[in-house]
Amino acid sequence: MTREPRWLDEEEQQTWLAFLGVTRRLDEALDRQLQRDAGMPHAYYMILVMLSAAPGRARRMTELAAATHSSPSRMSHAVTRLEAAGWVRRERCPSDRRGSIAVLTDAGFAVLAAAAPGHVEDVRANLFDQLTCEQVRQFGEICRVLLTHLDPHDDADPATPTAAAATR
Amino acid sequence: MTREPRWLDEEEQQTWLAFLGVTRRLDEALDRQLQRDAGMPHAYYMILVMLSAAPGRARRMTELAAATHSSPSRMSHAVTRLEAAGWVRRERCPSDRRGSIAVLTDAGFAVLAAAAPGHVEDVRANLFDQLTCEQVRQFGEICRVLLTHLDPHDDADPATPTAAAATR
DNA sequence: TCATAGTAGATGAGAGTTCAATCATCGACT
DNA sequence: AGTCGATGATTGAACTCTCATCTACTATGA
Repeated sequence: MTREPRWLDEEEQQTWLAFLGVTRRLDEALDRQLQRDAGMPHAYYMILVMLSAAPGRARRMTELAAATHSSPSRMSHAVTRLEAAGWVRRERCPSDRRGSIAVLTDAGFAVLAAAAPGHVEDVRANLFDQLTCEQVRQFGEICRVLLTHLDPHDDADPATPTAAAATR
Repeated sequence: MTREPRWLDEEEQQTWLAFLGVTRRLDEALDRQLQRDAGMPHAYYMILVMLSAAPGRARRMTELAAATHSSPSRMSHAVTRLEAAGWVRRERCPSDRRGSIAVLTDAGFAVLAAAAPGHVEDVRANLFDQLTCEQVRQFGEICRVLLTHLDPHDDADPATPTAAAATR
């Protein structure tokens, strides 16, 4: 019943700590940049990105939550905040009166357009520019393998509008 | 001055999104497991880990903040919470009266020992077990390269007590 | 038509993080 | 000793996230 756990060996531990360090620092860097240049955290920026890529720059709350992998509650709070900032507007859904639709405003699009170049630059500088072509390829493959296991339902289909234009 | 940003190409975008997906889901999984089994988030668990690996199971607040890469403020709030739970105790520093020392209590060590096996199992199941040996090696190398750039001061020296025993 | 189960979304409380003060002490210099 | 800038740590407010709860509506089925 209580058998000896498969502890990490020295090298695995080091890799694990390095990974934790990378993700934390990267998150911090992105949050700082976006907070400074766009006045919002990375998670909110991603909401605007997803909206900007959607037809009519509008999406149902549930869809939006799925696209950014956040809970309905979180999405609701987030959109409330984005609405207060004037970057998103809520509309009632005509086909299902329970539903509500988040629409990206012109102001929201503008703040996105203003912040995007700096954001991409940050992603490049901290990630892609540091790796060789071969490493970028390996890294992509590894992330896809891990994601498939962590979330079997997420197809990561490049054809979906959600996957497109994430950092554009 | 305002030159065209180096947008991510299709494959880079996909890799970037996959990476974001992996880190988010992994964080979620670890937080959920530790919240359930130990009643604390992953960040707090790491504080106990760092304390348990330190001589005398005790460390200065500033050191602790550096070891877990968190701000002094965050560490102070966290230790306040851990102290209320009875897992950590504060002592005044004899050599510098401004300082304060966090000490892991027996109860803290016990909760750590109880949660560790499940935690390691989670890390293995979601990360190492999903990759080939070759991929684990590549992944480790990539993380080290990125970490070196993101935080040049962090030596990631395996000999430091902080790096040892992170998941033990 | 009515009951009922399920779905979409909002809300409020509680926990964790950030940021900008604040306080006490140290170290160095006059 | 007395001043002054730097350092160690804490605090409170504002913000974000989670979780449980709640309301409104849809869909199904007698």
